[in-house]
Amino acid sequence: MEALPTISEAEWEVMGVLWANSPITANEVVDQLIGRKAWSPKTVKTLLNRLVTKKALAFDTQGNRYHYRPAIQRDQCVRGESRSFLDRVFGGAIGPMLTHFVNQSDLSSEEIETLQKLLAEKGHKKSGRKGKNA
Amino acid sequence: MEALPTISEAEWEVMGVLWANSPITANEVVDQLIGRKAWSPKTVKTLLNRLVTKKALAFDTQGNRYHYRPAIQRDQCVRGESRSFLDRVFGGAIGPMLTHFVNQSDLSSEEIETLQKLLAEKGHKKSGRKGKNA
DNA sequence: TGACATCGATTACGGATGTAATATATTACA
DNA sequence: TGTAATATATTACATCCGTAATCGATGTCA
Repeated sequence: MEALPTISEAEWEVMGVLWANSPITANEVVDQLIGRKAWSPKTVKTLLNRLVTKKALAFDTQGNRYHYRPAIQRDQCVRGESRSFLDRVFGGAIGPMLTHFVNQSDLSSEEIETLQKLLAEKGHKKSGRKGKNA
Repeated sequence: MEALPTISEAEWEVMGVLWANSPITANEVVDQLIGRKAWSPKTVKTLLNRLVTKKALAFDTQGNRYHYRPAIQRDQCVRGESRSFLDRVFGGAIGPMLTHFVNQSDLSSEEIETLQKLLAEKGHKKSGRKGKNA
């Protein structure tokens, strides 16, 4: 598997737009970001360019307009970032990390239920085992 | 509340040592990092210096040696990083984030139980409500 | 007390990032 | 077809980051 490119904070914002809706033009990306970020359109173009260079985005040419689309999957990036965050902040220990978030967060009853079900499934599958890694 | 300084990846490694054990000298920090990071002692000193400048660390002088100690709490930094990660990668939605980790991870039975208990408590406290934020 | 070892402070330097402005190519309108 | 509008490409620039090396002060050993 080829290494994922590093996506910076600002770039995540742009990727988010593309993952949600693509292919779209640079201007459409700019529009999507209005209200969320106070960026000059130039800034957005720069970010698009960098993401293309990083091979995080690709594009098709239509006249002199580009139609951008993701070249890497959101899920892969999420996994990469999550791993990095987990290692950096929790030394890779996922249990404490989850505990932290559950404690800190104000989860809705629905979310709590969803998680409980998920955990119940997990629990059954490996009842008695002691697995340990992401 | 004063804004927390930004702690970079390499700096987290150093802070980790200090949070675990302080006050200690620069060389002791270097020693703690042997095996974990292939850094020159010079690099560690640089990081210590930057962290002092950022007011993430403080020190007491003993002769010409410094005894470093954290000037900010681990828990605060964890919260800050967590919030930043959550916003960047999951758009601030904690439910999906937890779901992701529970799905991706190989939790031990013990961890699953711990989390289930935690969720059960949460669930009772707010049964029927619909809270929504960190 | 003089030379050396060591400590922290300062400086270095290339790449990433945030945040654009300018330059160049192309299109569209008059 | 010429000129303005617009799209992308290139350049800019300060700051941060990783990773050290060098500098100046101080402590140590002979």
